Amino acid sequence: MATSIHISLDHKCYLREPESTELGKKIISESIRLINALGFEQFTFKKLGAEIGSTEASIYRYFENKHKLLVYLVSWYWAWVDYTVMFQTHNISDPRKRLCRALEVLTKAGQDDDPNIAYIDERILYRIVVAESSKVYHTKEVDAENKEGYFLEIKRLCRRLAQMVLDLNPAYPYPHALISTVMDAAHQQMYFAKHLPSLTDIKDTQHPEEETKDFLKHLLFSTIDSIQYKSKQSNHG
Amino acid sequence: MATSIHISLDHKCYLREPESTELGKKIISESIRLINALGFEQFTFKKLGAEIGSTEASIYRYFENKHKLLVYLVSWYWAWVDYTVMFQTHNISDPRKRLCRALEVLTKAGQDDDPNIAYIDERILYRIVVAESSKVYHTKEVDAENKEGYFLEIKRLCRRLAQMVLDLNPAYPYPHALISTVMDAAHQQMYFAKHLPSLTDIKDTQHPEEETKDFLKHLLFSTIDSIQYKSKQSNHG
DNA sequence: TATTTATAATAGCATTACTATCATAAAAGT
DNA sequence: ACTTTTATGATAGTAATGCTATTATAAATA
Repeated sequence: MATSIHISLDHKCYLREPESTELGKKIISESIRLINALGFEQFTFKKLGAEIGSTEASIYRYFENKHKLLVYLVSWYWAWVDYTVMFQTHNISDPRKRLCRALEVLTKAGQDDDPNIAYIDERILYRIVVAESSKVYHTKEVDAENKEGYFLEIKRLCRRLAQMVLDLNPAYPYPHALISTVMDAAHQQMYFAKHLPSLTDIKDTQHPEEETKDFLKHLLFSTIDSIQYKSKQSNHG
Repeated sequence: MATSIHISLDHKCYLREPESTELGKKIISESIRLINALGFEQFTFKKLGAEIGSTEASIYRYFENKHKLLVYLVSWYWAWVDYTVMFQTHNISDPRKRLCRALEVLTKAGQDDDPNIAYIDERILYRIVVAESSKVYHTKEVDAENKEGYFLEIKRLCRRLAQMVLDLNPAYPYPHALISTVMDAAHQQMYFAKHLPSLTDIKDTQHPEEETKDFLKHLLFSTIDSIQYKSKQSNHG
């Protein structure tokens, strides 16, 4: 991850490409800081404008509204995680080790201390994704936005990881469901550890990501392994 | 569930108890319909007032804002599921069968066709919870609201189910994390089946709850069973 | 040099998210 | 029967939000 890479999105949730101008990059970098500080509900384009010494109207030329900006940030995050997973796993031939490595990337995405893109702080972005990302698809516009391709990045990562599950056990019948559950839980458990500790066993001390990884690693491999190859039925129930 | 029961909350997210008056009950029943129809973002107290032939100001006497109304609805839902789980499992002595039954209640909560409370449509409420419930704790006020007891109902259910996990295998180290993951996934997978099918293997045809139940049953029991009693370490890694 | 493009500055407007006041009808207390 | 409280409705008002439109100007490009 030392050399400069470029993360590009598969869709256009923006009006003008933020990467192409100074103001656009400032919008991205400061919105990450401001959404993290205020929470998405309290965040407005007016406040963002004030923060970057620009105006509401100027920001509206880049994004139709704050929801589409959040779609951009979350999509960028998933594209970045997908790239990192691909990079970190492509030369691991053992399917079990490969999936294990991928899970490590997923759970440690908030620990990244080697930023690629000068104007994107991945560690703060990670916190936004943990706290706010479910809001990008929990809206009445989800079907229309899905058609526009707004969720292609997370789908691509899900497909990649589901394939890793099948590489390990081609008989497992729910690879996408299992992966989306794990992807979600990786964030959810970190959030619970911090804010709703009764809903988890992960402690918000020292290395919660490590504990979350252990929890999910066991869950993931137990689930995959307990389906017999060439048998689609489990022995439970 | 035939005889009339009463679901009461462990906290006060309301200003005036909605159950105590006609207007209060209308606020609850119509808000369920309206949030389902418009989505939470487009839902306002003004629109609700118009719908029930009352005014914004009158509704504000019951709830400080629409967020607290959502907290009420979601808390009511979890209290109701908790009651149903308790009722449906309390005379099952086999821990495996008991947990299995509990999981069935969790995944079939949207199928309930025997409403207890005249003014609450549990089937529509279920759809609201699936689509909007994550918004109740993904806010900047989560810690303050947690202190006020706003999440006691979901915590109680999580504790109850986690205990069932331990009854089955006292050596399993992450019972709460496992249960909160499954509770979340039960809703998430149903939502994905309908709106983001690439993120799941559950098909939105005929009986998606049944498929979700099968997926989660296998995941849950594989995970619990693969920890050896008196051994805290898994053999994966 | 002409022209396009990007931004800033300002204004404006409908809606949202409330709060406050007052009148009135119903319910409860004495 | 009579006060008094309580619940609702009606109306008004305010600050903030979520935009859109217009114009001026500076910078980049043709």
